[in-house]
Amino acid sequence: MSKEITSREQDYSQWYNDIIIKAGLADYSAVRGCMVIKPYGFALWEKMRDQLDKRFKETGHQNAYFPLFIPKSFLNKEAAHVEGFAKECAVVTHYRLKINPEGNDIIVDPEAKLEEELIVRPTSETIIWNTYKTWIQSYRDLPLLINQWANVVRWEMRTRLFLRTTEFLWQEGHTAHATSQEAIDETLQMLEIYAEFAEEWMAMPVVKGVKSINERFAGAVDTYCIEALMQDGKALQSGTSHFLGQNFAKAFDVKFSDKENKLDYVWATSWGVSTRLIGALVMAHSDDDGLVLPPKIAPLQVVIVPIFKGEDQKKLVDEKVAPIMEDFKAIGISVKYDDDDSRRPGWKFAEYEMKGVPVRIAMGARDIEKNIAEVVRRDNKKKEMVSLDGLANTVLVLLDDIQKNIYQKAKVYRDDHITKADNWDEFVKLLDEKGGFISAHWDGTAETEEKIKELTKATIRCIPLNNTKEEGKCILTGNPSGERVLFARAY
RNA sequence: CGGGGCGUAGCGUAGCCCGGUCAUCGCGCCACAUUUGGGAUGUGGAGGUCGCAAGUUCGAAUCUUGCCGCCCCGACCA
Repeated sequence: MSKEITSREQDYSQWYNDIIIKAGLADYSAVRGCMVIKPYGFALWEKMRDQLDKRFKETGHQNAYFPLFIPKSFLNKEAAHVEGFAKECAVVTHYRLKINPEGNDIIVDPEAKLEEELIVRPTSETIIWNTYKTWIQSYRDLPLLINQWANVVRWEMRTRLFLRTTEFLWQEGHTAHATSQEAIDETLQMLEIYAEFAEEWMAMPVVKGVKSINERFAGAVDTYCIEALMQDGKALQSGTSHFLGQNFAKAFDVKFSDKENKLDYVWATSWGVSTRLIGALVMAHSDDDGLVLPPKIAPLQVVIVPIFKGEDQKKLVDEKVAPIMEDFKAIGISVKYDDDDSRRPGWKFAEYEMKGVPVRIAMGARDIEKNIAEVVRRDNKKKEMVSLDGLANTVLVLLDDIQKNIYQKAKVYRDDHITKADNWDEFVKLLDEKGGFISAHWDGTAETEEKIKELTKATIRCIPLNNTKEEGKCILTGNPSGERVLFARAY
């Protein structure tokens, strides 16, 4: 990669970090690779979590919770799984500290060594399947549809706020089914739920697809994913749904008797999204003035800023705003009246823009006289003077429009950045100069994929679902190919 | 673990090459006053082991060595 691209990357990283910190979403912590999610960032996560959780329950899933620690031996049971995760595990070896007899500090008590080390879960397949073994005997116990909201730890070499932290929050669904088809249907259903959430709630268009073998989840038969495009032209895997076949059932010996009294291993799925979605949101919509949040998941949708000189005017605005606030709340809009007199209006305008609050309303004595207010939308900064009569309903329509507009803008960008490449030179040029997804032919081999990654840092993001079949030649080897796949540089 | 950059007040920084009233400036913070329609202004004030340790020197933020930490790029990865 050229110097120019590297420095562009650095600028983009800087921009990304600044927004997260200035908007008050998160901060670096004292622990390397870990971050503190601040109240505003967590409120955003809660909004996302609640909506996803609602959809999981609507589709028959239940929440449960499994242990943080996994006995080392569990991880060893599924060969591909252990290979995928072994190199990034935090391991608990002792259970006690003591005062150092040779000083005042505290040391690990060598007497307190665990007989079997415990792994801090990097994902919960193993401990869950160990448990499912005792829960499942009959086809009557199936399907088993469980989700858990949890934290996991993956000891990555390099971290990035929200996108890759040592510890992160996520949800992981783990289901067991009587038939292969039922498990595949579940896998695709959950992928659909993720895609719908990304597009309708996060206003972030995604490509649904299936991963190539190289990018497949450790232990899965097939990994499906949603891939989003960030404003710097890099792709971000935003959610995954895995069809696990009978791999984990076999590894953990989970069998059931079917209606014909035949014994068989169950079929499994797992699926998850993480706080990475917040990183995706930041990179998908933000501008130089800060965050831009889609109204549907903004922790605060509307802020009202009073403008006044002296107590009398303040009181006038207070009185006018009070019933308006009630109107907003009555139709389900979250609203804050920021009458903090220690900050001036200009300061507040900038602050709420940084935080991505979708709509800002400014109201002063001279507006009240005319029965109007200044309404400013965050997505395109347009200001409008709006009648105070029916203000809540006007804003409700506006919020909906903002949601659509943010999505539309991201979609136009995304669609404009899916480009076909038909030969190697074109492919490399597009990667370096334009970025985004590149739709190209590939001969279907892991070696070719690996080679392309080595040469360009681009990986196959996915083979889109409902891909049109088309004869062509692999951009690297020239070997025949039956369809195009999506390449991109990715986070 | 490799390459690059950096560490000076809560945050961001100047000074370092060329050692000596150099600890600079901005933001923030506290007090008071005037202010309030796009991050206010004035006056006064508080705040520092110059990352840590050793060395060179009459004298070190500045030079040397070692260590620690952070950020960015790469390998790894959601």
